[in-house]
Amino acid sequence: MKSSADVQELTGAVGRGESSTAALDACNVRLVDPERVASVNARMPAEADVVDTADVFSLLGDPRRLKLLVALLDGELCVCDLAAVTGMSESATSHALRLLRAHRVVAVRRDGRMAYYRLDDAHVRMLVDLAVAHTEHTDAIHPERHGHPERSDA
Amino acid sequence: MKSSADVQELTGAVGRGESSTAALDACNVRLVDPERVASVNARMPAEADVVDTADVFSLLGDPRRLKLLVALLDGELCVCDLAAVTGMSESATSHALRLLRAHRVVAVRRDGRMAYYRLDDAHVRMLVDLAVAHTEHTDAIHPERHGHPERSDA
DNA sequence: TGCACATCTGCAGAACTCTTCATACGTCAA
DNA sequence: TTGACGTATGAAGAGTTCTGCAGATGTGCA
Repeated sequence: MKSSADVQELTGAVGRGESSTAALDACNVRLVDPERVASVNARMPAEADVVDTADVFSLLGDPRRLKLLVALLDGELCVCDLAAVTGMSESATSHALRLLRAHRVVAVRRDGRMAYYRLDDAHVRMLVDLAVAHTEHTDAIHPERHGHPERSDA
Repeated sequence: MKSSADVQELTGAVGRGESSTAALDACNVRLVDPERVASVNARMPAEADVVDTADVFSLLGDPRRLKLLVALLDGELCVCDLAAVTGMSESATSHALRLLRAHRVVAVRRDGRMAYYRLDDAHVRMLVDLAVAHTEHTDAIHPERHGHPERSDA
């Protein structure tokens, strides 16, 4: 996720509608289906929004962070319990939570020296919920998959 | 996404239900709320599934790939048109598509020397659709956000 | 057959991410 | 006040990812 800092420079040029088709016509790239390209471009969200969205997905793209978020689906937990659930060190847990906090995906409640984290982003909650549901659904269809990562990957 | 190759070693130890609470009790980590931890652990998908899910999110976590997928929401496009839409070089586009293809997120149809790609994963399509919808929804509420990345990040 | 074209791939450099170690901070109990 | 504890942070190193370049592959046309 290098994106956060780059948003500004990317944002300026490509607005939602204006300049999108014009820029393409002027470009030296040959197009096979210019009409489709233009219509796709019209539908394409602004660069900054794509980057923001990718940021969110990227946050969910780490197994540890994802476990953290799954753990938080049911309610708040303190750092050490989160570390126990995910199997991470407390330092790594804290770093991960810091990132999630920076993106307002989780929020903290402090009680004495404890810090209780909770999921604080409805969209992310929905995505995690969906993902877990999809996992269970897939398991129901392909229960043999457990422990048999069949991906070829290349 | 280093995860794919690591699945096997991670999978062996942590099954879905069995051994999850037992392992925790034996662990030297102190728990604040062992009951919650146990129940969260019971609900936690198997490690391999978490990794698979994170892989998918990770695929969506790159702005370029995400644009590629948004472009494919409406139907198939050839590589050069995809490159034009996303503003990537054709080489980078091909690399990205290769990755997506390896994870069966997109599929190819070859016609002569052209390669037409299409979105081939219903779950991913839903996620991308949701993300775009959410983007537009957020835009409607916070139109001022354009070009003003307000994240503090730390 | 030979050339142009669309795409693919291996490689290497640059950039980024994640973890650990060490340490700092704020809170609580004695 | 002191020491223990839970958490937070900075720095550094290992590992991973992404891009462009150069060249390879396969197809179509003259």
